[in-house]
Amino acid sequence: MNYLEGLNQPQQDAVKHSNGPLMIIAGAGSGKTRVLTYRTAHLIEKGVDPFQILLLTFTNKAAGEMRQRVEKVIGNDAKNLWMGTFHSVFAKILRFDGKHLGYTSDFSIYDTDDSKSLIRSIVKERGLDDKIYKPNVVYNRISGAKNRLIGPDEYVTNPIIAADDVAAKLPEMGKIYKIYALRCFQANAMDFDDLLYNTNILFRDHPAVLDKYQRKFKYVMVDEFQDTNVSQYLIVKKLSDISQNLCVVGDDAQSIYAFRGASIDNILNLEKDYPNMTTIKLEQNYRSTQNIVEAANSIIAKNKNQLKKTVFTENEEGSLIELVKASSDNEEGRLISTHIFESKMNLGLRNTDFAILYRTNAQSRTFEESLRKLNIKYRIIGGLSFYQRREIKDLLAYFRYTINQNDEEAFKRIINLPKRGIGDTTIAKLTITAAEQQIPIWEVIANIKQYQTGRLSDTIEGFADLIKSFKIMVDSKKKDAYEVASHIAKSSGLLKELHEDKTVEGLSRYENVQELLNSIKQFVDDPDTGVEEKNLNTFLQTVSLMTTADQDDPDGDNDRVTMMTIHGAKGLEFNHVYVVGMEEDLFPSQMMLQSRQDLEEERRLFYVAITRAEKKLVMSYAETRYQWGRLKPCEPSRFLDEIDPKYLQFAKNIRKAVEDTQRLPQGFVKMSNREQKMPDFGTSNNPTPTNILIQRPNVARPQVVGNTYKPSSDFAPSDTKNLAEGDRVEHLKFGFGKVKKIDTNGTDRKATIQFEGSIGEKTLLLSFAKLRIL
DNA sequence: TGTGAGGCCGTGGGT
DNA sequence: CGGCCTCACA
Repeated sequence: MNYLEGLNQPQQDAVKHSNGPLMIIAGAGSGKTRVLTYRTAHLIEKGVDPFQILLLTFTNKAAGEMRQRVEKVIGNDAKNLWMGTFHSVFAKILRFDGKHLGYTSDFSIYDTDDSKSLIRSIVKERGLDDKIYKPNVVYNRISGAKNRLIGPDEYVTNPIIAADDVAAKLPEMGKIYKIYALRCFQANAMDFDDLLYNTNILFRDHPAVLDKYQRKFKYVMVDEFQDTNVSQYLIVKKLSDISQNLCVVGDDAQSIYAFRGASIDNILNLEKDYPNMTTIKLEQNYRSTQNIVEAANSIIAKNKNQLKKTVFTENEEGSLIELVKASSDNEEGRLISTHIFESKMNLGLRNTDFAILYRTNAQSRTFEESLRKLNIKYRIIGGLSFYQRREIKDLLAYFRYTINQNDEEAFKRIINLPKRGIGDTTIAKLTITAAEQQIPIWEVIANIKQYQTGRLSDTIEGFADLIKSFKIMVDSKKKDAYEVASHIAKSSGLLKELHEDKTVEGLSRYENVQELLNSIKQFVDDPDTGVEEKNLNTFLQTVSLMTTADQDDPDGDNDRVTMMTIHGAKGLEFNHVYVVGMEEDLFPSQMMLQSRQDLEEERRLFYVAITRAEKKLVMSYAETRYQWGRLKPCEPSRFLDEIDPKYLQFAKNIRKAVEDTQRLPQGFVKMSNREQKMPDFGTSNNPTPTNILIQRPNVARPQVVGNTYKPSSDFAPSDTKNLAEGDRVEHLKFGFGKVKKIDTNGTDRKATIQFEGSIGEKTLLLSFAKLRIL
């Protein structure tokens, strides 16, 4: 039990507690993952069979990290733990027992895009206006209902919901929900919410099944419990009903996902459901300086809806929180980038020590530009994940359709891809025939000659034969997942089509598909994924629930400043943290306040942002900001007033001083105007940096070539007339380079550019290239 | 079938 | 403004 050493008393209590309900309230930076890991190890050491322990997380990443850490402590036994995300664990259970609800074990999983696409079809088919019945809105309402365990039948009969829908001017919602649920069922598909909803239904209607799992899982643990929704909570509650060995870990102060259905009441009211519950509070913060911890406390203290706790630290006092005022969003970018540059110089830090956190993704642009100008490498977390990319979804749709021909969304994606001349009209005809004959569309396609003759029937037969041949390949089990997948990628024509596309986008699409195939190879070769049979079906099952990109940078250079939304930063920590855009209506977000009237969740979000910082916290705001083309005046965020001013100071280390004191929030001091001296470079302590400021000539606004890519203020299709061999250029993604060769080929004009660094040579079609001539 | 002009919309995000 | 989508037109 040597791992108990180095744990503080509450941490030890939590690790040693093994029977009965337990709630661990873990403040930011209090070592909650450690406690969870050791508690698991402790249970196993006391003789609990790893097969009887269920450990639930929210993200694949968290699950992966947890598994690694548990493995380190207890070794091979960790493989036998049931550990994973809510969705993956219950998808597994539904593959075993979904037959009780009418699903086969190879049901498809619809991701958000599939769901919205299905909703769009339904709205159109019913002749409704998709400007009113926006797929996004409809999806969120259906999702909200499922998360509260309201099925379609209850939804249509509940007068309160009906009234609410009428008030929202969406009277047809109930009908859409009903059809949506039916279509998913007919497609043998579940959306993300169904994985939880159906598990609840399964446990409710089939007591024998519930009993089986209640006996199996003697110990249930939930990480990030503050983010569970009602549906998830009811599952864990049912599972631990007999054993009562439910252990949840969370921090109500970091509950920031109410907008997508998480219920903070789950953690606030847990004691009502479990009167015998032990509550342990982890209040010592090991991450941040005193100033940061106390400033964070002073913010969260304003919230009424919370559990009482006092987070403290024994770390050094640290420096004050710096406040940067900028005159515009562009200047904010420059000031922050300069601050990073100078901190790097003065403190000898690496790029990875810094993070810029913002409220909305749209704010990243000015920081990108200013960091690039200082030659500081950055990476942006967020945006489209790997598995959401078109080309990846296309290939996965082929896999899905090969395995499940009822998968309507997969069918829609691939029927005319690559182009076969099967358009909307043909699909409509097929659908009508299928409805008339009361058979699935696949039956019509597979036997098309019985129903239809003519030119198109040959094409359709060709498609059907293609799928049939894939199916035979999968069913024969002679080839592994990688061989089948490469075969499908090739014979479907997808790979060929991408290979012929020589634009930058085309190249990267081709590379992405190759990367997907590589990951399938890895899946096949990896001996310990815990998957028994490595076929296409099992790969698809794992991959359907993998949605985050988490890929390292392709060029292997991982020393980068991290930029992301505050939501994305939960669970991470950085030496220096910049919380930018501290303006009223932006943070706290105006929409959040209008639609949810929930200032407290915004405040918790601010708490999360502050507590990411280990040593230094800098906040900035701009007095004006470009928004949708207009320059908008901004007020400093009310959150700045809420921090005790004794923790704040104006930034000293930035070269451009702030002058105006007029609109300073109360209690702020005016900062001095002194110019920061640049360090003396070239001494032994301070070697000349290679990446010092780049002087850039003024460039005339580039000519617009077509509107495929509209020009932004700085990057645009280059002036194809003026670009010449030998020119120095800057590319939005690849950075700086030199034009080696220019080819004109019909209307296409291509430039081969040698880029600096490890990027190498790229040939770009100039009408798509995001280039600037230097 | 592909292109380009014009319209619309704009929060947060894992599964 | 910028990204995405649609629709008209070649």
